[in-house]
Order: sequence, then C-alpha cells, then structure tokens
Amino acid sequence: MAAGSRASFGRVAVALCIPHRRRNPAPLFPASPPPRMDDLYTMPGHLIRRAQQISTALFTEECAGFDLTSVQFAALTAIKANPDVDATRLSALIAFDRSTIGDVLERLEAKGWILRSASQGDRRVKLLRITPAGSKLLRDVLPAVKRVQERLLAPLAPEDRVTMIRLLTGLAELHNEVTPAPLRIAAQR
Amino acid sequence: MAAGSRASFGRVAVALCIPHRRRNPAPLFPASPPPRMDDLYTMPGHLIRRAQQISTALFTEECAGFDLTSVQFAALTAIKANPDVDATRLSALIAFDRSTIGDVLERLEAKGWILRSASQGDRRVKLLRITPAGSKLLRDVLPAVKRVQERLLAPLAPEDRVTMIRLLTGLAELHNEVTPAPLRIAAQR
DNA sequence: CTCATAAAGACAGTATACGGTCAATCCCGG
DNA sequence: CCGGGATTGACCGTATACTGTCTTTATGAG
Repeated sequence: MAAGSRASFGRVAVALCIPHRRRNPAPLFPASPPPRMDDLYTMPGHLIRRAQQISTALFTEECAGFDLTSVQFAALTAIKANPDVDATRLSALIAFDRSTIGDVLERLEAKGWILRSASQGDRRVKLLRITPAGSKLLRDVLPAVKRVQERLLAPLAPEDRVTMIRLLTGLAELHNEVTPAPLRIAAQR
Repeated sequence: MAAGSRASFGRVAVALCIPHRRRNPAPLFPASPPPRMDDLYTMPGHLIRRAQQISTALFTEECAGFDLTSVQFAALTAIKANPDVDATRLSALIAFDRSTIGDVLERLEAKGWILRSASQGDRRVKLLRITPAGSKLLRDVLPAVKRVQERLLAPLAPEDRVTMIRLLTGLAELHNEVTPAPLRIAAQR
C-alpha cells in the first residue's frame, strides 16, 4: 500500500512538478495558445478535482464496512450536533445543495440512523434527529474518519499541513457566496 | 457579485477561522468524543469538498453559454493534445474513471466536438480526435477557463496562491496511487 | 380576512463518479 | 495453432451535485 502509493513519483513528477518558475511574476496562468497538458496539470480546478478524488478514495478505504459515505458522515454529524434541525437548515450547516440532501436523508433514514418527524408548528417541515444506532455508528466510525484526515495530509511536510488547512479554509470562506450552497453557521429562521 | 461574495465573512469566520492552536503540537485532529461542527469544518475532507464546489460554481458561471463542463474541457484539451488516443489512455491522462469517460465522450461526440473512429490495428479500440468545431470551441472558451483559475485563487494573498498550487500538486502526486483513477503521464501501450 | 409572496420538501432531468460485470478481441506461452 | 489471461469499451447500479418546477403551507400587507 504505502509502497505502492510511492511507486510512481518520478513518472508523474514529469508533469506535476513544482509550479514552473516564470520570468515575469505577473500572470499566474500563461498566454492564449492551445492549452497544453502541462497547463491543465497546474490548473487549480484540475488539482482540486484530484484532491477530491483522493479524499473520497481514502474515506472509502478507511470506512469500508460501515456502509457510509463522507457526505452521509457530515450530515449525521450535523444532525447529532443540531437536534431537530430541518433539511433546509441542515443543508446550510454543511454547505449541501438542498436538492441533494433529500436523497441523502432518505438513505440515512432507511439505514435507521436518523428519524424524520413532522413538525408541530409548521406542517411543511420535517425535523431531523439521530437515532441511538446512528450515534453508535458515528462513535464507531470516528477513528476511521480521523485516519482519513490524517492520511490526506500525511504526505505533506508538517508545516505544510497547517498551511493547507489555512489556505483551504480561506478559500472556502472567501468564496462562500459564489457556491450554490453557501455555508451558514447561524441557521436563522 | 463581488460585494455579495464578501458580505458574510464575519458570520462564516465564526467557525471557519484559522485552525485552532493546540497546546501539544502532536495530533492535528483531536480526541474521540462526539464530533462537533467545529471539527467538521476544519477537516481537510470537508474543505476539499467545498473547494470543489467553488471550482465548479466558478466554471459554470464563467463558461455559461458554452454548454461545456470542466470535465468536458479537460477531456477535449487532452484529446487535442493527444490525437488518436483511445478512451482508456485518455482516462489515465486526465485521471478520470474509466467507467465515467464513456458518457463524457458520448456527449462530446453528440455536440460534434470529437470523432470516435474504429482503430485499424485493434478492433476493440476507438480512436479519439478533436474536430474543427471542437478546436474552435476550445479556443473560444480558453479565456473564460483562465478567468476561472485566476478567480479561484484571487482571494488568497499572492504568495499563498503559489503555495496553494504547490501543496495541491504535492497532494495529487504523492497520493496518486490511492485513487481509483491514477494519473499516468506516459500512456504506455 | 384575503391575497400575493415566500418557504419547505418532493421530484424530474442532466452530469459526474465509482464499483462491478460482460462480450468481443488481442496476445502470449506452449 | 490454441487456449487462457488480459484489455477495451459498453452497461448496470448506486451516490452525489445542481437546475428548475410543483404542491403544500405560512405569513405578512392591506
């Protein structure tokens, strides 16, 4: 595993090496001619997609056997921390698309990890609550989830790990409003 | 737009602030008790998902009117740079899942941007080639795609932009083998 | 009180992702 | 030459994402 994941550094490094130094400090991304593969490989958009792939792969690997996705983990965690939220506010708490969360909740309910009950005050709303089974699952899977986070940053130098979190946090915060599902901490009603 | 995207820094910053300083430098991720929202918000996995959301949103916004996704852009770019690749090697060049790329190619073909022709030597293989319409599209959309990359990193400090690319590149390279679709530069036959 | 509006959740349609299977085909060792 | 193993692309099934629409229900203005 570890050996395998280190096998092809050299080959990949051919194109994925440290960002090219450019003479002028001005444009981070070069001119207009037909995009070359090298350009593609240094585009943040491409790199972020790769990071997401890696994140998902590690989660799947570490949490195999729990029948849980990272998305479901986030939802479950937020429901436990916010008993009786409704779907819309939950989606804001974890920056999910409102259209997507319905299916996620349905699967969580089908597995017996959450309950959806009609709200008394507002008949449009379904309140969400974690079940004992859901709590137990969350407890059991937590070590694996932590391993995912550690393994994700493990290949970076220790000081780079903190930097990575800082930069990603800044990115998410400063771009919060451009996403279709912006994060809202205080889910005001 | 710009004003809107800066409207809620304070609120979001409540939970998405600079990573907490911990007394011991040891564990980057804390102990075992029930995960709190704050933990979730600093998990690299969560932050990477947010970054992907942002990247997609910016691409959609900048490239609206081209009827093109970021995935399709990457495929088209790679096909242009590697005439007569087949689907399997293409997927390795841009780190796509082999199961996914079939549909992507079908859509590209339906829009008249690529051609799929049977290989003479190997009757299993379909060779891929960009059409003039595809080349024109790529030329036309390139400025928008560059704007996406610039806007993605724009909110970071200039020195942080380079760091971000360096760290993401390292992450992708060092974790290359854990993904289901590892990147292969030299698509050896 | 009533109507326009807004909000909640369901649902349909499109596009990735990824695991797994399958038929056709290739290729290498015997 | 031949058969088993590997490869290619097509599919199927599941899970996200996101846009847009629709029904039901709340709520606030007049």
